[in-house]
Amino acid sequence: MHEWQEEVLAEVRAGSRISDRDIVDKVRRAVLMQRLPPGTRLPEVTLGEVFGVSRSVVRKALTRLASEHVVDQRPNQVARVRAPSIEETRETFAARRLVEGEVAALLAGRLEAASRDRLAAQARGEIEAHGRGDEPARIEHSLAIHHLLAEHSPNRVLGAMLTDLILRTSIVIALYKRPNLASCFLEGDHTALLAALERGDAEAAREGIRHHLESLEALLDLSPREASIDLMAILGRSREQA
Amino acid sequence: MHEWQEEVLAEVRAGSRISDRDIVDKVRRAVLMQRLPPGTRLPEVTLGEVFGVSRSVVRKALTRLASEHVVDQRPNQVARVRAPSIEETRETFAARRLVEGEVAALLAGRLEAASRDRLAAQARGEIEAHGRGDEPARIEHSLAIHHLLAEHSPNRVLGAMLTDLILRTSIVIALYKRPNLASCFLEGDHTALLAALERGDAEAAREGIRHHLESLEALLDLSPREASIDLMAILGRSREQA
DNA sequence: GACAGGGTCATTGTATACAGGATCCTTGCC
DNA sequence: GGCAAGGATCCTGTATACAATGACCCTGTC
Repeated sequence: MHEWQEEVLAEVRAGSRISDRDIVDKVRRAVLMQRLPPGTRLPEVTLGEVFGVSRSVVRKALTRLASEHVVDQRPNQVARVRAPSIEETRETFAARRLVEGEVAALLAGRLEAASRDRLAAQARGEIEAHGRGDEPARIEHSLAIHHLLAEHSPNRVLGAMLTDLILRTSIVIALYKRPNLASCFLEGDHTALLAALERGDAEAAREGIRHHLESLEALLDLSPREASIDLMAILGRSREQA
Repeated sequence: MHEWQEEVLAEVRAGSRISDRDIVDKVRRAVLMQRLPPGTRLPEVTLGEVFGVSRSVVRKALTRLASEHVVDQRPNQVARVRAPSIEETRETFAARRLVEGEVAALLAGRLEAASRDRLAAQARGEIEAHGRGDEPARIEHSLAIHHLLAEHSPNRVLGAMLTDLILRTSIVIALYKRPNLASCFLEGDHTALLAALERGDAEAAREGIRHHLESLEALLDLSPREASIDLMAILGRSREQA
């Protein structure tokens, strides 16, 4: 995790105060961006040095990351970046289809003008970013759309659950994306979904979500493999470099 | 929280080793049993004395309880037992209907003989406990049934989400139960559900869950009140006694 | 009597020290 | 060469000390 460590050090020197929340955000983001591959060891002292805080703060951050399923924290063992199995990936997608479908159905016809405009803007942004081949920007826009859905969910409990599921699916998408695939862009899905929401068609919105997430899952390589991931998670020192 | 404190002290002296997990379990249970009413202050030192450990352990436990939505932990403020609002209660029930309904549907026709027998035994136990007026035992059996569903969910992700939702609904049931109501027993619901699971009727199982949870919610007193709960949560020292 | 100001106390935030456990490497044996 | 036992090292678990923030109370004023 050395390169990442250096980058963070630079950022940290710039901004001054660091709290556990900052650490959670930075690590989560790093995992999402695959700067910290699955299995990476995250010793408390090392993280503390990176962020310039002591173990107390790091511990709290790691506990929170564990409850977000980003990190694996086992008694008396070094925390590691989690590597969800193929099975768990499928289950996460299924759960997200259920929850996000319901959220979309609840949201149909209830969108305020301001929210609708922000959604539309993100959808346009995604298309543009895809057009100019800017994949990171496209991902940002795509995530923003789904996060907006979660945020505006009339049912806040479901909304919070959706936020968690969006994070988890993003991680496994990064993990299992077919290497030759440049992008997970599904042309028109988001636009169609927004249209359904706008005209208040709850079932179309639910189906739109279901279809979108099924297509996304189909883009992944979830064929059973030599259990390399699992072995790596168990014996895995090969991936890290500290 | 003094009486509870003394009881725990006794238990703790008996058993020897106490870890953060034990604290989480004991506090969770105390909240569920309404030994610790909503709004109760939970200072770290006090809890530490009760369990005979230092603040480090208590802090970890409180963080976990906060992520389980049992406790409210805000920066620089004493952790308090959470008091979910009426709105959140409704949303929690809706979320649970969605998730548990899906779990039941997935489980229909897939129950192993052993699991089915354990479920049936708990259902019988619930009816018996209700018959002899033993409400705590009845609750235990009822909870056990739903926890078994969560545990055996073919989709583990949904199963974990369901576990969380069962806890949260149990808390709000205890909170909002009509005072004159002796029991939240719904005769036949569990038996009918098990029958649907057994004969592999996924939609009947889903509907069984939906109906069961709607009836349960209807037993609660969720009429809007003088915001007493909210005020209590905000200004509330009246409830605690440490 | 209500309200603003300031001081005190209670409680959390953070860092650090020490103890215990896990891992890793080395050594000695087969 | 492979493998088990032992020790060194790394890392986490826990307790404690100090800093800092927020809550509470008391006082003085209008």
